[in-house]
Amino acid sequence: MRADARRNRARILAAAEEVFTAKGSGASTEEVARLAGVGIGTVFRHFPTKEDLLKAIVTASVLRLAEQTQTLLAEGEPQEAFFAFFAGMVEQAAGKKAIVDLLGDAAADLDSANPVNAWRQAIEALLSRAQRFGGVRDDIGPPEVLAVLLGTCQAALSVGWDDALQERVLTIVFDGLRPR
Amino acid sequence: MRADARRNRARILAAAEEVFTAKGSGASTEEVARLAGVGIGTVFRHFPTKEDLLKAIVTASVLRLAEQTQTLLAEGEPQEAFFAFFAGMVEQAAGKKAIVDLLGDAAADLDSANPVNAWRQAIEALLSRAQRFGGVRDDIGPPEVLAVLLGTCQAALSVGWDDALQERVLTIVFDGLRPR
Amino acid sequence: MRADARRNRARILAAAEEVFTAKGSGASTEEVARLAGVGIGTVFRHFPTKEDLLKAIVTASVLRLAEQTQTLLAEGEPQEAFFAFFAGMVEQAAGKKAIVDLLGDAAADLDSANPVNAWRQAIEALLSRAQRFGGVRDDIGPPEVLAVLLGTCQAALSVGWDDALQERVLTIVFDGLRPR
Amino acid sequence: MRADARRNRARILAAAEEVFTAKGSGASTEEVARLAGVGIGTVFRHFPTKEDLLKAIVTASVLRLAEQTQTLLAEGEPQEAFFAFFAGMVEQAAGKKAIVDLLGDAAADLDSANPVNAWRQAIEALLSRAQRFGGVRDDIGPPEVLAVLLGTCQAALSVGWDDALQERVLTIVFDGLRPR
DNA sequence: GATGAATGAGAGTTCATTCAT
DNA sequence: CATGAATGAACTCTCATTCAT
Repeated sequence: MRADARRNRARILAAAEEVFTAKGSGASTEEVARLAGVGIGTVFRHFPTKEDLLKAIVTASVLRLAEQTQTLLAEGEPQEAFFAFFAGMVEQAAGKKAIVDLLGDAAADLDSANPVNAWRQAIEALLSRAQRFGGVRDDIGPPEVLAVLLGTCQAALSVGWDDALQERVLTIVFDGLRPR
Repeated sequence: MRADARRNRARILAAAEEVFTAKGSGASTEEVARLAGVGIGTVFRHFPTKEDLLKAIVTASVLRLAEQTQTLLAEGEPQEAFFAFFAGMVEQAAGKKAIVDLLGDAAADLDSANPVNAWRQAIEALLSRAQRFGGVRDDIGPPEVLAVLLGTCQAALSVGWDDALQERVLTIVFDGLRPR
Repeated sequence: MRADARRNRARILAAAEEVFTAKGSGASTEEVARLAGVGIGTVFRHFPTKEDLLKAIVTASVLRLAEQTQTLLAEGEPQEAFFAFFAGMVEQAAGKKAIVDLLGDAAADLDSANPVNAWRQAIEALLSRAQRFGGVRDDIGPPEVLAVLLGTCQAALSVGWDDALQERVLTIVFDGLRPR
Repeated sequence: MRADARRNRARILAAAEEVFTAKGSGASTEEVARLAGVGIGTVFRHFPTKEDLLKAIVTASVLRLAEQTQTLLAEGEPQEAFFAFFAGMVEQAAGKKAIVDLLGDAAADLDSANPVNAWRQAIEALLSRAQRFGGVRDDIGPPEVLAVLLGTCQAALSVGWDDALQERVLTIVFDGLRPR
């Protein structure tokens, strides 16, 4: 791939994230092209379908998340790393309707080539370690955590959502996740 | 209103609920008309705008919910009525993406003519009664409950969702909502 | 025809004149029905086609005009009667786009059953009498007068039209119509 | 702009002028597309709104007119240049209902970016020059001229209009515009 | 005769996708 | 490889007209 092509790809991804994040996945591909400063044809050359483009920005998001998780895993305090990750994700979700929606769809796809797997595995690692150290109750597994996590991310998209509400909601959810 | 008009209105609402539930609120009004067995013009006579139609099915849903709540309020066991309502709502949410989405939007609209208000008030009643009887922690109010409730409804739309998962997720959420 | 039917016919005509006059002939028949206080079906029973309804209000207008002309013909001052009629028609034209437009169409229709004929004949009478008495130049006939009259009515629909402008425009036109 | 785009733009304008001229401004955009030999989307790419398309053909007309006026202004015989322009405009109006209608609307719009201004200014120049040389009566200004001009153009749309009638009508109008 | 609900063709407009330049 | 003009199906919405009530 030529240098300019790679540069264009990155600009398209950034533009798509901004546009779809702001206006939902119903925004037009042409607007993405305009923001990226490329022709519409260039967008379709890199992502043959609008859906491909949407998937790509989810993938990018997920990879960033998985990376953050690595840092948390490497650090101490295993009981709290899990909660820190959870809170961080909810924090980032606010205002990104399109991405949260798509992430939900992607999480369901068990295809082994799915980049979401990296993210899922990171969560599993955080979870099992936190459980081993008594930070999280023992009677739940990854599916419950994923469901509660994504549900809370969706909640973060509500209109009245702010830092104070976020804190209280997380208190509820975290109390539910801790051992009794 | 003539008998046939009322019949058609009901058929259109039923069709709209089915179509939008299955395909999301992006589905076409024409498909609703086809499923209802009426002309497209008839749909627009009853609901002058697509948005009106969407609002109407949310309203219908919400009124059904508010009605169910009345029953729960009238019964004994105030501490558990709240949780029964919560569980019931999550139960019904599964598979109704469009409605849950719209409900989230509607919940934010504080317009006093909003039919969602009936539902919100019912929740507040259930909540405060449950708190008075020690069934729910005291340090939270309606906004947190609404957020957690809608978030859990969203979670119920996940692909892997089934009765077992629902039970475990509700266990987590309910433990978080109960006094420590 | 039953009494209520006749009453309805009159109310529909009045409503149609008001609606089409205000919003142009593109206004919907349903609005006419609403203003007339009858069902849409009743409108179509009396006037099987929208076009029929439009024709009917032009006919009514034209008959009123022809009647006014009779009065002018009966009175003295033959040289000025013509100009009085001309000015009166322009006066009435202001703000009645739909009717002036339709009148133009109707005037072209030479069908002998056309009610516009009564109006045309009245104009011819006024014109020839005024010419005989030296009030109007001799080298013109009804077609020129009709054209200038309708043109001036159209001009009266312009946005800036007011009484002062009307007077000055009529001065120009009347000077052109008088013998040199 | 690419060569094919410019070619298409021109073909669309030509088609629009023909279609709207023949059938009035109520004709469908689709018909314009068909006549131009392009897809409906192409029409909307060039003119995002039907109104834009209508404005464009009026603008084109008006620019043509303003250009012609320059020639007349440059030539001698100031008293007759005004009448030549007037006659020329009426001549061209015949059969172009949509354009005359829209021109009337546009003339009312005093927005300084309005291309009609070029035309209005040209008329004012012709008029004041003709008045200075005694070709046109002194007691009238641009508004009266505009009204009479547009009114006569409307008259030129009548069904019976032909060269002979046009000549006689212009004789009337011009006599009215000349000093007594 | 009156009503107004139902109809469906057709309007303007948008947008993912293709392909000539 | 990049461009952006062209495409046309699909969408929401309107309205003259019909017909069951």
